[in-house]
Amino acid sequence: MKKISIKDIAKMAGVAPSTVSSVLNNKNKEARISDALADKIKLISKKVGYRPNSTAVSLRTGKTNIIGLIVEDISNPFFALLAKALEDEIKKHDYRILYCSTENDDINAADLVQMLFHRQVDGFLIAPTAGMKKSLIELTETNKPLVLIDRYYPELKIPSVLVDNKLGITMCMDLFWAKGYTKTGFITTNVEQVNMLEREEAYRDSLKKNKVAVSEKFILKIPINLPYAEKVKKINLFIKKNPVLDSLIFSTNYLGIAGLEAIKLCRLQIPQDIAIISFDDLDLFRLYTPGITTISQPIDEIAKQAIILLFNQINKNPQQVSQRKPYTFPPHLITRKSV
Amino acid sequence: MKKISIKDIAKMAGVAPSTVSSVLNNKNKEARISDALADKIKLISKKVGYRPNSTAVSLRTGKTNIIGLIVEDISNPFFALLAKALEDEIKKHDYRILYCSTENDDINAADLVQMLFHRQVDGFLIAPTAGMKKSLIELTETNKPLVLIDRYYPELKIPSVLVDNKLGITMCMDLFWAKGYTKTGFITTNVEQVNMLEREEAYRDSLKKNKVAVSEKFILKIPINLPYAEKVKKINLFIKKNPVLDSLIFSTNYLGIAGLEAIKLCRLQIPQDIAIISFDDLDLFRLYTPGITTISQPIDEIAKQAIILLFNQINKNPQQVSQRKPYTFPPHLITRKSV
DNA sequence: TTATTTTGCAAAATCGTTTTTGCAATTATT
DNA sequence: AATAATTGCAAAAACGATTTTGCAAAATAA
Repeated sequence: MKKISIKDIAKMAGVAPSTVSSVLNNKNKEARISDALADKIKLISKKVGYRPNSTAVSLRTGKTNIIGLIVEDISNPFFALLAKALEDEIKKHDYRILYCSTENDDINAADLVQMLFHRQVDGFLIAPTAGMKKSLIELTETNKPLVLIDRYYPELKIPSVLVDNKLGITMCMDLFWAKGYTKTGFITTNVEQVNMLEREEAYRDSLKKNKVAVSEKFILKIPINLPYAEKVKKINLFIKKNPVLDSLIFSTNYLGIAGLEAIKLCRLQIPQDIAIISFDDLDLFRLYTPGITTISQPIDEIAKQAIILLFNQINKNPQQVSQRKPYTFPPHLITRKSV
Repeated sequence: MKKISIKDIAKMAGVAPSTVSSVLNNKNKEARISDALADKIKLISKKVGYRPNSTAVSLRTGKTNIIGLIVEDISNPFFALLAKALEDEIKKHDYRILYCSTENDDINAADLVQMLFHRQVDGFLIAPTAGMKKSLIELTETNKPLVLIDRYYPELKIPSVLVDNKLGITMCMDLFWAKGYTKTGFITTNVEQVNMLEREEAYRDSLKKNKVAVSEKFILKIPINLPYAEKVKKINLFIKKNPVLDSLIFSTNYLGIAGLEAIKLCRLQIPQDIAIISFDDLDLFRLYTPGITTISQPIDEIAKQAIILLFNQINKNPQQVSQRKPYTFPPHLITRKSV
């Protein structure tokens, strides 16, 4: 792992650096390098373990083989799993991931886009915050490959991949209706992200479809950056204030976790006193007693599709009618004992 | 976010690129640029939103402001939390993380080191696999800043930061002894990583200290890359084969999770039929019924110290007697109802 | 045999910065 | 007043690769 440059190889082989470059980039034909010389150069470079300086290559070619990944928080199990799935897929293209967490801060997010752009990443995978519109528009104007994941902007024509959020919540509600639950509370975050809005919309739609008036007090919106203990407290209070509720939907995993804790504090029995379903499947939900019914996102499929769309752009594949609607994948309803 | 170079700025200001560079890098004094001109240049560059091309800067300066992070698997909650903590710390230095997972594969790990090195990362944070010794030695010879996390190599003098693994298991055993448990099984992985070996060693030491012969059949070593379901099966079998056991220690989080599932399958009651403690604290362990007693790692402290050690090297701080022994932090025994 | 094309590679330009060197014009010194 | 030192900036070199251009020598064509 010494610092050995193309000039060193050239000197060893008694040729010019350009010759070495052509050979190592398999351009012997175009550059008309004789096979004998090419073999000699390849041998030498292999023997001394030459690896080109990536920053130099990047400067010259404009390519870094790095994808910028911007998520909300890598320590959230959903994003951690997604990041891993993306890493696995991207590895196949010999790309790497430079990752950053937005912490749900729009300013922070915009900065990260700037930073990654000037670091010449070859593409972006972004789970955008609610206020990233301007930043994303700027980014699209640069023609950098970009795919949104987990969330999208309906008004922007950016390839996006996510779970079918409405379907997920509809499945929850249908299950509740089928089991005879009629008073379902909905616990979500206060952010204006489309995925969260769609989940809420599906909740409202289901009520309407079943001719039940939507009661705003059955919807709890929790500020996203509230400390965990505060979230638990809010949910606890919400449950106590609405003893009429027979069931709850938690619109995301950490709310589900906080919800379990809150329900424990209230000394309520699941599902006898209250039935629950949470978005996102976790070990916790599977192993909890009783097992928690969940809406599981097809993370691997989302990752695969996102990478396909990204590399379609990177390789300038005939932009197959870049569809305006996001690519959605149906979630899985995993029924356990909590309903 | 246009591609605007230092030459463009120079042209706009009617000066040479070198002048712009000096000003923007706050070297006006050394370069003897007049304040008036400096202000003019700063104004222009701010107005057009100039940001230097990072690859060019990196090529010229040899610095990338990127740290390579190599962990086993970013989707493991422990590593996800650690990565987040590291990211938060590193951000303060205006550095970024290029991350990679080894999947516990030595070849893969060695490749990643190579790759990151040639990408000119300014330093490494590595949770090494068992077979990375050669790779690490090569890396130290390049004098690249390097800090090991979570694991270390006793025979290599590389700054390392991790939890006090022996203390963790000793705390488990002491709790068991105090509560009258005398037949404790130990469930661990088959990898030769020092952290795992130390955990096992502490288990054995505790038995010896209490004049109890170590029974090899009370120790279960599970191949690390076995699918989850297989792990559950192995643990299940182990428990059935050893009905005499009154308690179990799981040496890492995913074994603890699999363990809970196995115990459920056996229809054993915790702690009546069997008491358990797991390494690493998770939401699952806290919220499980009964709550699972755990050894919680001080992840934030580990991250903070690792970054301190890393930047001591990067900034060439007087290598304060680079101690041979790793920096260890005591874990916390979180007692719940499972014992 | 001479003109033309092809071969095989070297030399030079380039990517966008930072850093070193150079060089007038001004100021200070004797 | 002549010389030396300082000021203020421009010009050039360098980082390590890729890509374009150039140019003899060999091969082919006329």
